Amino acid sequence: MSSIDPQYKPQEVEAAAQDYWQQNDSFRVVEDPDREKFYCLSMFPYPSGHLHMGHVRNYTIGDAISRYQRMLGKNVLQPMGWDAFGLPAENAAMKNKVAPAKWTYSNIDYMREQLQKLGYAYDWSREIATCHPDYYRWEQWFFTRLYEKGLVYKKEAEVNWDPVDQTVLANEQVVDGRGWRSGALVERRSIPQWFLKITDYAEELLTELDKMEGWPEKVRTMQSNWIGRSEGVELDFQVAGESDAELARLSVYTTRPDTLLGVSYVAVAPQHPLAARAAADNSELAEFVQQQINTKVAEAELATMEKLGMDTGLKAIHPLSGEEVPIYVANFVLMSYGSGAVMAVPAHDQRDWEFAQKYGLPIKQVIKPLTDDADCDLDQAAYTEHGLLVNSGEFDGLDFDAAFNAIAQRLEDENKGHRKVNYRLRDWGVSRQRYWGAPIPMINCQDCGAVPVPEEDLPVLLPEDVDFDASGSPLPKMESFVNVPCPRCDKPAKRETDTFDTFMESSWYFARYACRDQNDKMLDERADYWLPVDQYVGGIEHAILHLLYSRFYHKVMRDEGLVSSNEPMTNLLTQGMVLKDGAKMSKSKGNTVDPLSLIEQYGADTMRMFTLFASAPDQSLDWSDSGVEGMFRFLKRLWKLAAEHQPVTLNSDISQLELTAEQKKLRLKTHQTLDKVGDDFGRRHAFNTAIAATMELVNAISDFGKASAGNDNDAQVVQEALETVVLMLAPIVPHACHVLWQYLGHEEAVIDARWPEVDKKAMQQDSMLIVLQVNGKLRSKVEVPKNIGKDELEKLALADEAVQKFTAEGTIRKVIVVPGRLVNVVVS
RNA sequence: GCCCGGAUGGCGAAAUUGGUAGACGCAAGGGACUUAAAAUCCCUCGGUGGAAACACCGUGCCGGUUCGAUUCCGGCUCCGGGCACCA
Repeated sequence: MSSIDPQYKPQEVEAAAQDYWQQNDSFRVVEDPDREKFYCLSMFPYPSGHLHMGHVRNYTIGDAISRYQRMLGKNVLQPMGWDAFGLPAENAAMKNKVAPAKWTYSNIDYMREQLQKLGYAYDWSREIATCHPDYYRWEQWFFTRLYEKGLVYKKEAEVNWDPVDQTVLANEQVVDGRGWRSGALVERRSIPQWFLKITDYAEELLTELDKMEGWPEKVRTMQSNWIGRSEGVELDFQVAGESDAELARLSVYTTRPDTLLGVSYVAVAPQHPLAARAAADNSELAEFVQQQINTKVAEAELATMEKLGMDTGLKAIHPLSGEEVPIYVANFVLMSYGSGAVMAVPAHDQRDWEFAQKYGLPIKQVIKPLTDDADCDLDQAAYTEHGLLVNSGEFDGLDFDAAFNAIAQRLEDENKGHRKVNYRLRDWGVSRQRYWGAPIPMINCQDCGAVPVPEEDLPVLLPEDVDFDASGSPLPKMESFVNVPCPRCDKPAKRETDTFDTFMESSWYFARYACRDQNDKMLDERADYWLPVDQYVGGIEHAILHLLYSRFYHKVMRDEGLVSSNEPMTNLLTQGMVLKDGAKMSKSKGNTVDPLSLIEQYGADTMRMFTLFASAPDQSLDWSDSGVEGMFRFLKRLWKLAAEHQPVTLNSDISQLELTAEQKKLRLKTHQTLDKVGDDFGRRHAFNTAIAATMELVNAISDFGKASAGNDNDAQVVQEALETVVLMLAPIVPHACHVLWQYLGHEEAVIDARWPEVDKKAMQQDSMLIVLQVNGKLRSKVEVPKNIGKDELEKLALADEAVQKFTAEGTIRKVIVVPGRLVNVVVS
């Protein structure tokens, strides 16, 4: 007789399961070309100090998918690591007087322990910390490769400058235009920085999106919009009376060349060279330009601020009409997009229209609607639809396409412009004026210019024993770090003191997990065994930047011969946020829940189950303490149900047994549930409904036990149902299932068990429920034989008493029969 | 401001391809067990009317398509994510 403590004690259960996994090295995985591989990856955490519920949710989803795929017999890799460079370590260093490295490594130790308590099936032998030189040395090496390839360049770019603390600020460190510590008004300052040419890959990054069916449509749409491909014309206005040839050619880009004859002014960004030229002898303009330059470097700020402009006094000569139009400086023109100048057509662009209204500039209609009844009142708003050209001389009467081509052709013939594909996507600036990051492996020599650090001198080690204060990165002050001989000419030179954007580390970690012990190269053939990632799981907030940079990096690694796939991740699951009382869980709101105290109270299994049950993975999740309580109750009930059942060996011919109607009903429920749960796990990742269905089955087992009169085969069908429940829950509550599986009589551990097969025979039914409607409203339900004919069904419906009540008064117009579902009688 | 989502009982949610709205769970109320409490078990549980049978209304708001709309289309409102130096 087998027995088990009828009381569910999660602490004992979880310790036993975790001991077993550790002793058997259950999650260690090796490459095996003979087995189908499955690489399941969750976004690695920033080691902030402790896990929050967002992590628990992310990693529970990933773990459930990994364990399910393993049950399908696949060779599953599920690694974990640390996105360990970043700003919070510097803030902690200032606050607590502890070096960022020390703080980070101790956080990692603590958080690793938390993850282990949650029972995630990670292969810890592959653990990565991006702040470790073994990791970032290859990133430095790769950067020098890209430099040689011409994918790296240096240019001036703006940063937020705190004039009091004398340091560069991140956008989040600028609050209401002021430095968060000093309170000083922040300035925009241009400094030389390194860029990666992601725009060289814009076209491929865009077109590949169409094929990425494993990614959510919304993420593909967001990336597509971010890349922002547009077709238009780049054309030049001449600046009247300007002698400097460079400045005299004012280049603009437009997607609406059909409106060219409607241009009534040209606007340039405050940073544009022409603005500086005009400001040189106009103090009022100089002040305006200076004012506009000093705002935070964030697009949202620029877009929401009041649209302001000022006439430069300069005139631009229209390339076709030869007319002179004023040149304005406008704060809404972005220097970083296109050429930093736009042509303005107030009649056909709403923003231009509003600007023209404000500054009394002419509004000249050159497009009329295709139909007369269309809404077009230029006194009220711009007319922005495509239409037919008017007031455009020889181009009058042309539609959008014809006008686009004719005007583009004319500009090309006269050498004043050309058709151009433009992208909203900008090159990736990777320089950060911060300490806690991977040093950029470049050396600046007065004679040789920027020289990459030679391979044999890599890695450029980040000094870890530093004092940190508010005055920014200590690197430029460290002479031993800065002063080096030039690798090319050996003369004294200066090392680059900027570090990499932390997105550099997170853009390739997925590949390094495959071969993190490889000390001779960045990646080896194991990367190609595991990549692409079969399932990536992480927050929706990474939909654009991290995921786009990773795709770019992967393609560059491919072109360097390091991997052979085109895309890094085949399937993507973007999990929703964790809320409490309707607000995002965050320290600042004070509504956080500590995972560790919940583990102590209920066990990891209860918490895992609740995070999966409370909502669908891609929806937001509202935390509820009493909901957690409910999951705990369910596990206790399941435990008791199993303990009260005396395990038997399952008859392999169970489908051949003579069963009572009740027994058949339980088998039907067992296999219906298995069928649904398999689909929920594998295709939909709908763990919430999978758990709900499993709960229904557990309720059915419980009801069966109460109703049973005691039959020889009772133990068989209950054994089958319980085994199915344990296997279905194993990916979600692995500890409890580990012990229950043993109790049910299995020698092999549930971690090595296979996903069970649905018994089609048990699913067979000879009748079905049909819904009867009148005018689309439910009036009755009937149980009918499975093979009933359409005509017969219709007859049955019309004869139904409840249906007749509603058809008697009117005339039957139509009867719609949906086989297997419903009959709808249309009456009027 | 721009791009992308979301909105369903008292609460979290489900309804997978246009076909039974509210599965599953929480909370609440009633009952059983108990000296009592906890735990457990049973019943009720969208709104209105009704003793009940049942009827009508109901998926953020306004309109449309359809035999039939939570689901599709058009127009809004509110909430959330991203906007390139938070990760």
